[in-house]
Amino acid sequence: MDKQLSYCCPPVLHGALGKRDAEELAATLKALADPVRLQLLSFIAAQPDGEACVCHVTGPVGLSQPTVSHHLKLLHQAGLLQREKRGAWVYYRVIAERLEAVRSALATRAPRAKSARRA
Amino acid sequence: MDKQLSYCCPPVLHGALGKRDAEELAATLKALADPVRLQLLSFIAAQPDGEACVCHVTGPVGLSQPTVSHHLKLLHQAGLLQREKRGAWVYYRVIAERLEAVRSALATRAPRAKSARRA
DNA sequence: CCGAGACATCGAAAGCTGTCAATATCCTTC
DNA sequence: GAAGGATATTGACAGCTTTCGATGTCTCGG
Repeated sequence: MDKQLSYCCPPVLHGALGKRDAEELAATLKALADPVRLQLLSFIAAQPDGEACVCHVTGPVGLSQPTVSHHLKLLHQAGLLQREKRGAWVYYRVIAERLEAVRSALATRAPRAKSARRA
Repeated sequence: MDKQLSYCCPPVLHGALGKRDAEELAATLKALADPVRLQLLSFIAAQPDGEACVCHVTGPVGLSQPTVSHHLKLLHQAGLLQREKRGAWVYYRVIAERLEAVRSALATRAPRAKSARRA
């Protein structure tokens, strides 16, 4: 399940995707494709320190602690959240490179002969 | 369900996402989060003309015609595929702007400077 | 060592999803 | 207009997801 952090799959629109690649990208997208998990991601990323512990996010999403824990686990397994235990608390942090990898995989073929605006 | 083509939601990582926005982005991501649908998208986009009819894609994905039709419908409803009927055939084409909108929504604290094309 | 708090796991219920065969609908051709 | 082919819809079924309450595990403070 854990491949390279900054790699996900070949871009979707640069040629027919193989079954294996499609499954892998779909797995990551599936982790993202839930409103609660999107809220969790954005909430964590919006914190001043870019991190949050479970007790901190349970309130905002309005779900039970086991349910939030479950969603965080899925995001962690998808490589989108970093998990760090500090004492009795567990802090989660968004792994930006992973999200960037997903974005790259969804990149549209260069629309025109424009300048690539990559840095 | 059908909002503007080139808009999807506020970016995930630019602040805590509202419930409504999260649900909307999740709905689009859910359409993408399936290996068969990713293959369909990439296959269609990889065609010389950038389009394909149903009979053309049924073989490559190896599923029954109704199943493929079902997936294409979901992608169409999510605004990711354009549907055009020509005679007895139906041609699908990837809506690149929509995919770009999803990418923007997943942007990591990216440089804004994009024009909001909303009225 | 004990109690309390934070988080994870388990087990179960309700709902959603992907798939197919059968069937309906629409278009072309004869 | 009848036949045949291309898509869409329907109905059904298996499997997965989301959610919760109950419970387990770990850590800190005393």
